[in-house]
Amino acid sequence: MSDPAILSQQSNDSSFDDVWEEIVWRGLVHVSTDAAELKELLAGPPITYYCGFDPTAPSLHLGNLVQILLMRRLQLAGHHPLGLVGGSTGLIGDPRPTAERTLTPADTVAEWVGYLQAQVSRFLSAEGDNAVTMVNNLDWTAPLSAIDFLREIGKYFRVGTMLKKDAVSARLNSDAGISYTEFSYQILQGLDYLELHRTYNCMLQTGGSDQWGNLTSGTDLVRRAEGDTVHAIGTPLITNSDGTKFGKSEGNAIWLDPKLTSPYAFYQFWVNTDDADVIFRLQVFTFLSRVEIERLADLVATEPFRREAQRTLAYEVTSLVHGVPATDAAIHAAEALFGQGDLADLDPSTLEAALRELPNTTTTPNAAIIQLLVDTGLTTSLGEARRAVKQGGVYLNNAKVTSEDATIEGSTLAGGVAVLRRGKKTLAGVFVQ
RNA sequence: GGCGAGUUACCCAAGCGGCCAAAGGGAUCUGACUGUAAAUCAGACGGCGUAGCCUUCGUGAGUUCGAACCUCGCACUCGCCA
Repeated sequence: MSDPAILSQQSNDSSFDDVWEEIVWRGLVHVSTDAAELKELLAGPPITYYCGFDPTAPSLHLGNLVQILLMRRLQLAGHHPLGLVGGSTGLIGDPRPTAERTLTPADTVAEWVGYLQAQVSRFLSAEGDNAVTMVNNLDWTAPLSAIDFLREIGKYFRVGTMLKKDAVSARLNSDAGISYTEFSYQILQGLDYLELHRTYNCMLQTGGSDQWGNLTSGTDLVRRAEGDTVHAIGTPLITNSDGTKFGKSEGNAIWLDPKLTSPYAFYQFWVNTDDADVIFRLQVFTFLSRVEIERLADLVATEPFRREAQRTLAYEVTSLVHGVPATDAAIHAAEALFGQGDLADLDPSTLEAALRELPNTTTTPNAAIIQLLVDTGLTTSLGEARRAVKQGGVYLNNAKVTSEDATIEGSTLAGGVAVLRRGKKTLAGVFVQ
């Protein structure tokens, strides 16, 4: 849950003239409305800004964390954040460039709204004059009738403009097409901005650059409906230098919810960051100062094998999301399991604690190793497990498993445990009963 | 509503009666080399008790000794026309 100690330690880097300069340096601004005006606005008296999160899953993921940290940096600069969770927009779904979404049941969306609200509010201060305010767009869209919607909002939208939005045109040009439901999404999001502008005098919306079309729907609507100029910032889509998608491990998203991605797995994800990406990750995902990040950049250049930047990054982000105790546990587990020493020399209780951090299973003394690979989730089928053994990619307590018929009998360590490994770094724990 | 095109494994995409568990690419996994990195090279990549068997090519029926490939119905998608 919320860790006030961590929030209170965060600050913006005072070596920058203003917060705008800092977020630009951190690479958080990919597109925006008038930059000069925004810089001035953000350097001036507190404004109210918002960022929305749609409940498309039971948890936020690393992509969303970029948004949350931008919100937090603006809050640290004195501005007032509105954390919006899309109880209504989540029922519709924003158009993805590839294909139509499957509608999520309404009660599921409502459940997810609760989870996301809790997650977002953890990262933003609830103290002081600019404490975060959580809002849900279902509150103002649910009472709106279809007729009112069309008369009061729809009139401001030109279909030609709507068709030109990237997300929409991509879909129209694909063979998936687009439903009227998803086509209408940008109106709903624009409506949010208008509502928040009217209620809170909200002047800025932030979001991913893939949402740029939706962000400008909002600024356009506010201009047309109220005659006011409001702003938007689009953050870059974070990518890996090798072209693969950021925020995925073995094809799975990295979630902020520890039940979906364990703190250990979360920490490992960051430790494995490519040299070519690690400095940019530090800029985006940590509150370390420019000076400190530049120091780490030097270390990557001169002593890359020490992985100092990766370790720092992993510590910073994991403690931010999961707290210091869980991070320490993840680090201790990693040190024990990736250490140079013999596993048999480890203190049994340290080893057991480490294995508890991993995917693990409890089994009988003569269990087959291929079955354990499946039970621990290291492989998804017995066939894949056999293949992995055949390819020489399975290790039991750091010793290569050579036979597909091998069992763990006689191979357990003190305390009746065993460390199962697939490949170089995918580990699981086995507890023998 | 009419006409035309399409629906293949995680994604893209070949196949157009037997040689198809299905080419190729991407993603992913493993090995070598390493720094729990990248790049490179090699192998794997539906399931299973793996020289064999089982379940797949939108879906349901059919033709055939035999169908992802042919016929008919249905669903969905795209385009043009109304």
